[in-house]
Amino acid sequence: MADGTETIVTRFAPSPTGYLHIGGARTALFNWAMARRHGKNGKFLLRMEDTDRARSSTEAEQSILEDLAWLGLDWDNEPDVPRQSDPDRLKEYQQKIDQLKAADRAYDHGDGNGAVVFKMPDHDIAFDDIVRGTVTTPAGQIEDFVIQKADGFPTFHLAVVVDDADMGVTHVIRGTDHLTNTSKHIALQQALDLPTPTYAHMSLTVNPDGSKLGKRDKAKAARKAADEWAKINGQEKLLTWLCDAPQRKKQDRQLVEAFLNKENDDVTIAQFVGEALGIHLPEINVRDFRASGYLTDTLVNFLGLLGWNPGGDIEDFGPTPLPFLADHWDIKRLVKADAKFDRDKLASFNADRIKAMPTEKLIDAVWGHEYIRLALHNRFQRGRNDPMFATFCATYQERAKTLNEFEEQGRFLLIEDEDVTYAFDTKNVKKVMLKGEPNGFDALKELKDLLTDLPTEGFGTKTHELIQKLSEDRGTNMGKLAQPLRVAVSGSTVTPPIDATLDILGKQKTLDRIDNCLAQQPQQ
RNA sequence: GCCCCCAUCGUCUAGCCUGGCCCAGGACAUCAGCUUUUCAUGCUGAAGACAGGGGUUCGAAUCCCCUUGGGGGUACCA
Repeated sequence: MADGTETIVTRFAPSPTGYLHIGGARTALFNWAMARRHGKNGKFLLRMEDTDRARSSTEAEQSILEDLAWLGLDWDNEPDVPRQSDPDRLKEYQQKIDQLKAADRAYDHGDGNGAVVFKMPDHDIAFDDIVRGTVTTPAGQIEDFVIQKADGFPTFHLAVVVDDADMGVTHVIRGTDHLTNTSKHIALQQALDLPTPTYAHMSLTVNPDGSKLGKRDKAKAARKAADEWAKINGQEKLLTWLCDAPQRKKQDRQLVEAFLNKENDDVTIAQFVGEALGIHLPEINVRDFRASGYLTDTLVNFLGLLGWNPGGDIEDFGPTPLPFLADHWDIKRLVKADAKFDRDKLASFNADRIKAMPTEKLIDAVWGHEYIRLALHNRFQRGRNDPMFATFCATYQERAKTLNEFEEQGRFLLIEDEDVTYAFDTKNVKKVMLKGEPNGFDALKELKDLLTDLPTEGFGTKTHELIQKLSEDRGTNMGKLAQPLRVAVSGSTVTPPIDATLDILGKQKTLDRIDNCLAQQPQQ
């Protein structure tokens, strides 16, 4: 076994048919860790399994590479990641197929369409799996299988076996969905006289309901939201609301209808419906998690705990999760049972990491985050170094679970004054503004004059001090004044502390919003 | 249908290989209390699991068998 001198070669071999799936990211991570654990003696290789010509694309290839890099993984065959569709590779596969046929281990498919079938041997096939122990497949259990398709391309089985041997792969860590395939692959290796790597079939990652974690979930979530909307507002209005609302980008009505009728699971339509209905679609691809504002380190740490753990009660991989994983990696600690993907825990991990971030790093992360960049850059015109932006970041650092939540929770600080809407008909706002003697509007009117006299510099802090003093003098709760002010600037009763809030907003905007609010006072 | 795999709190898991230190530990979620001008944060506490049944043993979450439940495979996809 690993004595520190033995060479370890692992690989991650995605088929470039779409974005990097979160489960694929986990597979890549573990293979990476296995190699890095062995330092100079370990190699982690990448390979594109693009034998399915119809579904593969170079765009997908590129995006997978990008996402792996985003995760912080590095591979040792950069920049020449091999493709199975490479002509040289194809030649190599052809040679092996011919060899098999010559040895009477493969034969032409009965349909006479050019496909070639591998003849399974008549003996049992057994191998020692690191996770499962000895796995035995009795002779006759697995049928002969195709190794070359009618289009001349090899199937995945043939290509994998040849490539793993050529690349010198010593350890294959993959999901249990490949367990049966491994028996096929070993049969192929034996027929071709190629070495058999060490296999470790790890558990799968599934949805909370136990179903497969896939893109269908986005469609499911979108349809569920549509159903709920229809229940409240009427089924017949749904399509009109989705497709004919002027403020939204257009989407073909028939496509949407087909989608809602479960005729397809189109991700673009799902996204469209989700946006129109104001819901988050579940994240499935690494790209989704990035877009939602999850941190690289969060994902690495969380993925590293899905079906593996360093032992004991350790869950926090520390400030540098990747090196931690490489240091602590032990392939024998792979868990057998499937793991459900718990988004709440992931969010909590992300919140912890955001809280632990040094201010400068956080400011960069928020400022640069694609999804919210526009809103931020419009608002803080003095740029990334705007002191008010620093205050903004610090304020939401302990509130936001994702980078996106900086914008979601702090939206009222980013929008124009006239876009603030006042929810006077909701319980909390009604209570603050309309109930009591004096009521919130009276308090606001009084505050307005006092705030007008305050200096612009340090406005929020000064306001806070003023409210504090006033409340003390009157022996009242600070909320009596602070709450109406919250409503005036945000439209709701929930904001960060009043000093930070008003510091970010500034004196002028605060006064303007107070005016707007007063102007909208409902008639009793 | 056939083949294979898995099974500890709602969830991720530690413990299982090398039975006793486990009337089962941690984390997320939940609930309660404290902190608090709102919301959060923070702190403290509570509730919560060895799927069921048989063995083996002085002793089983840990070993064996059966049942049940869940998952994977059974493609000219990977």
